Amino acid sequence: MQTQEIDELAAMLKALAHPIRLQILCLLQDGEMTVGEIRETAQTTNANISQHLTILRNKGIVGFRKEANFIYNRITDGRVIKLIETMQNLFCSIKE
Amino acid sequence: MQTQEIDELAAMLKALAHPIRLQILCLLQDGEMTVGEIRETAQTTNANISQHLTILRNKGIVGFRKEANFIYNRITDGRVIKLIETMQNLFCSIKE
DNA sequence: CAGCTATTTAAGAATTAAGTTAAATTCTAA
DNA sequence: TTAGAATTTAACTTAATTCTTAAATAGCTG
Repeated sequence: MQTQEIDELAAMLKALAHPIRLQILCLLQDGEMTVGEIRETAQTTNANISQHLTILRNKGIVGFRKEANFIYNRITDGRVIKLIETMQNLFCSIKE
Repeated sequence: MQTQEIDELAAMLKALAHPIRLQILCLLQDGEMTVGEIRETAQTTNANISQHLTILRNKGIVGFRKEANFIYNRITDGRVIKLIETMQNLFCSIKE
């Protein structure tokens, strides 16, 4: 791995390395979800979820579409989906 | 993934999510290395490397053995080796 | 023992991250 | 156009990270 790749990968890992953001990504594995839906499972405020989503969006990991006054979020980087699947296989006893 | 697993995984990712620590782990993929050898490739001080190694050791990712006044470090968690290989395959053009 | 090398520890300053609260947007629908 | 819901933004506070420097430890070697 080259220095630049290491820097980029470390920056991406930093975006995943927070319980709420990791949970968001696990939820989005199966498809898109609104901020409110995410907030129901994560134990925090809408504003907090929104801020974490902003971090994931700025890294190009999550994208979104507007419909009515809902915003549907999804994982846009397929490599991140594969990475999360790998982590589940390696580190989790119950996969689903 | 359960909440506890997510917390643990996020904590582990946080340990990887730093350029110097990620580089250390890439170097240790191929075997053990002393602090000084690591410092030669990473652009920082011995003390800084040592502090980053402490973080990786406290997470159970890296272990070490003493020989003379050298300390040889190695990756002790095989799952972490697999995770790094996966990341290299997914995110790096040149694998080695 | 004395000096040297490798590594760790400690302490401090600077930066960055995180959560909370309130206000601001944006869109819908009456 | 007014009220309400969903989401974002801003401001602030607190906590955690990171790097630097210097001192301390541990072990070899003469």
